[in-house]
Amino acid sequence: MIQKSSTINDVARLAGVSKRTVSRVINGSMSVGDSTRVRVEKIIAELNYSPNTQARGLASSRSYLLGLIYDNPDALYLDDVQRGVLEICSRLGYELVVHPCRYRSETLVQDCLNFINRSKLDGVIVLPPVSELESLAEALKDAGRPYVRLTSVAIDEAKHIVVSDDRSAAAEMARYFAQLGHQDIAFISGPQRYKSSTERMEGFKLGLSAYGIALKAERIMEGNNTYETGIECARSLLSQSPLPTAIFANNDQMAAGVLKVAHQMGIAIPELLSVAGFDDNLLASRVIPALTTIRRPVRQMAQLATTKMIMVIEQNDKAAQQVAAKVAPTLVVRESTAKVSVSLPS
Amino acid sequence: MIQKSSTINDVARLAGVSKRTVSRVINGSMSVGDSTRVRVEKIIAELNYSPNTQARGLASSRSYLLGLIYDNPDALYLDDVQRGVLEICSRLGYELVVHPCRYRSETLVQDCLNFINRSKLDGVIVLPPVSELESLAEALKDAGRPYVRLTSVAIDEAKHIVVSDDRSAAAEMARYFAQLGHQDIAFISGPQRYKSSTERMEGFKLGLSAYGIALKAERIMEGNNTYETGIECARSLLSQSPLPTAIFANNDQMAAGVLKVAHQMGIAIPELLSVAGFDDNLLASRVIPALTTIRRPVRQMAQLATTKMIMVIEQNDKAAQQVAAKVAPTLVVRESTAKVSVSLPS
DNA sequence: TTGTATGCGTTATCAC
DNA sequence: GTGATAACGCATACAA
Repeated sequence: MIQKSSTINDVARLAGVSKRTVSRVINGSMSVGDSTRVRVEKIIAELNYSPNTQARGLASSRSYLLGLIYDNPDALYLDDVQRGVLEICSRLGYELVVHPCRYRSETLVQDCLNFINRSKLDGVIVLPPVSELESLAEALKDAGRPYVRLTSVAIDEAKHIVVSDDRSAAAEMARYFAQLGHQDIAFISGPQRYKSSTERMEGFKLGLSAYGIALKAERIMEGNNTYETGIECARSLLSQSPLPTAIFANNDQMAAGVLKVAHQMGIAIPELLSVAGFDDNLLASRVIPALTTIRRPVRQMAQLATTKMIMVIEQNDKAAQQVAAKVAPTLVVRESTAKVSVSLPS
Repeated sequence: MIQKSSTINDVARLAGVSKRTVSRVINGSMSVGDSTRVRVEKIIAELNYSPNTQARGLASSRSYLLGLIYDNPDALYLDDVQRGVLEICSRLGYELVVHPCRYRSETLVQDCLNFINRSKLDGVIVLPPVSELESLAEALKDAGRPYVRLTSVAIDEAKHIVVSDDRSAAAEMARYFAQLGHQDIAFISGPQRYKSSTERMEGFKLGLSAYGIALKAERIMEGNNTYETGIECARSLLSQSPLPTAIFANNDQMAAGVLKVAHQMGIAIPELLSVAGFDDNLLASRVIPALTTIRRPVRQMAQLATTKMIMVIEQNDKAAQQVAAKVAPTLVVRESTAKVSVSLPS
C-alpha cells in the first residue's frame, strides 16, 4: 500500500493556521509569532512532514539538487570527490546527481545544458578535464547557472573555481629528485590537451632547470592517465639504454604501471630506479613498493567547491569569494624513491 | 542573463495546437494526427524544448530520478556499479542520485525513506551490505517504492533482486586450492554480520570438505573488507608457525593487504604462500603479483538491477521478472597462486 | 483526433 | 503577524 506522505495542507489544517504560515515556518521567516511557530513545528514533527521538493522547485525554481559533471577514468579520484561533495550536501540539505560525459563529444555542452535544465539543478560542480573547457563554462554562465570548477590553473573568477597548484607541486618533486642526485630523469606526461598535464610538466621542467637539469625529448612519453598507458610508456622508457635513474609520472595510476613493468623486467625499485606519481590516491600507499607522490587534497577541494557553490545559491557572490579557492598539494615520500646509487657519466 | 527555457505553452502556441496535444506528442500517444505530430515535433526541435521534470513529476508523481543507496568502503566497486547503472539510466532518460548512508545507524531506515520522499525518487537500487537489511526492504515495500537489491543470497522476490552466487564461487576457489595440493589453508573473512561474508565462508568450507580438508579455527580471521584490516589479519596469520600454505581473503582489498605483509616479511608469493581474493576489481590485476580471484560481474549486475527497476516503474512486475536475477561469478587465475611446494606433515 | 478544465504541493503577491 | 489567492509547468479526466 502506498503511504501518501503528508503535505503542507495537512500541517496547516492540524495546526489551525493557513498554509502560508506553515510555509513561513519551514523557511525560517522572522515574522511568525512564537506560539504559532511552536505549534506548527510540533505538528510537522508529529507528521514527519518534509516539503515536496518538486512542488517547491516548481514554485521557487529551486531543486536542492547539485550536479557533478566529469569524464575521468580514475575511480579512486571520483570516489574521493563524491565523498567530499556529499558530506557538505547532506549537511546542507542537497542531493547529488552524478553525470559522466564524454570530453571529446561534439555535443558535450548541449548535453550538459540539457542535463541541468531537465533536472533543474541548482548548480553543478565540474571536474577536470571537462572543467578546462571554456566553451562549457561560458554556456553555463550564459544560462545563468551557478557552477564551480576544479582545476589546476586559475582560469576563472574566484567564485567559480577551486584550484590546486600542480605546477609548484611538480617543481617540488623536481627539487626532491635533484637533491637525491638524479640527473637522467624521465617523465610520463598526461594528455597534452589537458591543462593539468601541461602544468605538471612545466612545473617539473622548471624545477629541474633550477638545478641545471634538462628533460631530454626521448625521455618524455605521453600517456592518458590510465594504468594501461602507464605500462606502455614504461615499456618504452625502460627499453632505452642507458636507463634513466628516475621516472616521474603524471599520476599514480601510470606510476603503478611503471612499477609493474619494472618488476617484470627485474629492475629493482628504488635501488636501480626511482619512481614517483601524482595524486596520492589510495593506490599510492598500497602498491608495492609504496609510491612517493604528490598529495592532492581532493576531498577538501570537493568540500570547498560544494560550499562555494551553495554560497552563491543561497547567499551571494561575495560570500562565495570568501571560501578558499586554492589548495596546495604536498610531497609525500614513501618507498619508491631513493638516492641515485651509481652515477655513471652519460 | 538567465535564459528562461521554453514551456509546453510556448510549443502549443507556436504549433497552433492545445497543450494537451503537445503533451500527447511528448508522451508518444497513438492518437495524434501525423501532420499535427510532425508540426509539433518541428517546433519542439526549434525551441530545443524539453519538459520540466519537476512540473511533470508534480502532476504525475514521477521524477525520472533513481537513487543509489550504499555503505561500502570499496571505491572500485562503487565506481563499477555507478557506471553500470548510469549506462542504463542515460539510455532510458533517468538520472541517478547517490546516497551513502551508515549501515549501523539506528535511523538508517528513516533516513532512506526521507531521502526517497523528499526527492520523490521513482525507485532505488540498494547495495550490500545495506541491501541485506530486511527492515529497509520492508519499509520500502510498505512505502510502495520500487526497489532492487544487489545481494549474495536470494532473499527477496525476483523483481526485487539481482544476486551473485558467491557460495558456489567460493567453493570453486576451494576446489582450485585443493587441486594445487594445499591442505593447510587460512581464511580471512568479512564481517560475520554480512550475508556476503557468511556465504563465502560457508561455500569455501563446503568446497574444502569435499576434499577432506577442514578450516582450523586458528586459521580464520575476521576483517572488515578494508585493506587495513587485511594487513592486520595477515600479520596475525603470518606470525603463526608453521605458516599456512595458502590464504583466501573475502575480497581483493584484504588480499592486497596480505600481499603487502608477505612482502614485508620476505615471504615469497606464490612460491611459499598462495593468496587469493574475491571480486576481481581493478586492484586485483594491478597488484604485484597479480591476484588470483573470483570475478564478480558487478557492472552487469548493476545494469540488470537498473533495467529491472525501470521495468517495474514503466511496465509491470511480470516484465521485471523476465530480467535475469542471478549471475555467476567465475574463477580467475593469475600469479598469486601456485602448487604447494614442499608439503611437510604437520 | 483534439481541446477544456482541474489538480499536483509549494512559494510569492498582496491585502488585512 | 497572518491569510486568501494566484502562479509554477505539466498530466489527465472528461468533453467535443
